[in-house]
Amino acid sequence: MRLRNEQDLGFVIRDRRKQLGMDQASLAARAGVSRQWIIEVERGKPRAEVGLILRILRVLDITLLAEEEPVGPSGPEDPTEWINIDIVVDECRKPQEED
Amino acid sequence: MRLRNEQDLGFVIRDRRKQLGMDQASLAARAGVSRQWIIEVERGKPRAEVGLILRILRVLDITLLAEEEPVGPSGPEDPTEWINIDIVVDECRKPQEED
DNA sequence: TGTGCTTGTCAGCGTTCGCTGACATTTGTA
DNA sequence: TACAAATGTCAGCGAACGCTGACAAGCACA
Repeated sequence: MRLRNEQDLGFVIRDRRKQLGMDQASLAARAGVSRQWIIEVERGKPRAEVGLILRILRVLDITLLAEEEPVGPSGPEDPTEWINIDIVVDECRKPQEED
Repeated sequence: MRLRNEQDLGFVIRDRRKQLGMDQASLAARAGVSRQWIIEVERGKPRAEVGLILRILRVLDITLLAEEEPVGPSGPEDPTEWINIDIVVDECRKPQEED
């Protein structure tokens, strides 16, 4: 499922939890968080810690995938306004890691 | 790419940012966060707000997918210890939504 | 060499986090 | 009906958040 916002995330977590037959308390205990936190996250809390979110997803055996959409002129937001072509070219020039 | 922890997330963000030829400042401005925050997240900050993370991913045109692994006896962690079969059965019984 | 850009680091500040503990509500069951 | 379990709500607390602003290190280029 595609996660566009915090509500989607909360729905997936709640749905999966029920699918596995767990209640909030046992999920909280297993992930090392409070039940209160589970409640808020399932509701789509926007300021939840990403680390705890990842922990929950691991407990629920949910794999998170990041799909980088192809760079091109047909993006969802017009990139021509903010892409710096000089830096892009510069990045493509060097074949090895720079970090 | 598979996101297992906050470091993976930070790497994806940094990598994608460079791929698009953006510097930290412009990415921060575009996502409405501070450059300081970008620095910390790219480093794998575990307690970053999930809402801001999602905002960054949208700006970078990265799609987040949640893959629910099949429920079964061959999970990464043995579910027999914590799955309540009664609740699972109960969930499967009712065909419609209960939320 | 000097200039400009990018990145990283530091301290201070107001806000909000996540946890605890208790209680109310809802639901299923004896 | 009564009881238990699951869920939701509230207040209080210490800790960490994310932001601002400034400065230093690194790098590329003229």
